[in-house]
Amino acid sequence: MSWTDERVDLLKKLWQEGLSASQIAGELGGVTRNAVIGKIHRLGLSGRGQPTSTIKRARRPRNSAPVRQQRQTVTVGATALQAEVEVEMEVEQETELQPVHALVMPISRRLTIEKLTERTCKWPIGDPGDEDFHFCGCDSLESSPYCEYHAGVAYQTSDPRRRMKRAANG
DNA sequence: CCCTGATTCGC
DNA sequence: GCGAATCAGG
Repeated sequence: MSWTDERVDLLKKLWQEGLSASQIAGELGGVTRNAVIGKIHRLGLSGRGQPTSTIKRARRPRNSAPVRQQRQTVTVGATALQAEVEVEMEVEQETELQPVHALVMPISRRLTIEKLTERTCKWPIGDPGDEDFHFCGCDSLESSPYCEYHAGVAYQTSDPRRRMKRAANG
């Protein structure tokens, strides 16, 4: 695939919408997230408004010394003195927990295209193009684009409520 | 381990 | 210009 005008346009759009590179890559198809990121940079679109969060990495030449896998195991001395106490307590206020019981998934996450990866349920909800259109977004099964619930819906019955009832009754 | 973007550089 | 490999971080 090449960067046609249309694809670049879509790339820009999705990037501006805040989608991740991998998501955009998936949306475009035929490209990897690296390709997307590379293009983003070439277009000078990096940054995306996001403040300096993960920048500041130290660049180091890797051409001279390929060092494929820096597995040199540099055993320095006095490792015991490296008491790097990094206790970070994070009190989870627990805002809106969703139990998500097995097979019971009436409420979908409000995922548009964000966070949709190969491991998130891509069950479409609503009409495409509609403002309410989104995806389930729950954890998908292995080798399946859908979560447990929607996988069942997709491959068996056409009425989700039957399965829900079934699950509820045992 | 999952993911994110950033950078380098051979092609 | 392109993007895989790599890097740095959450």
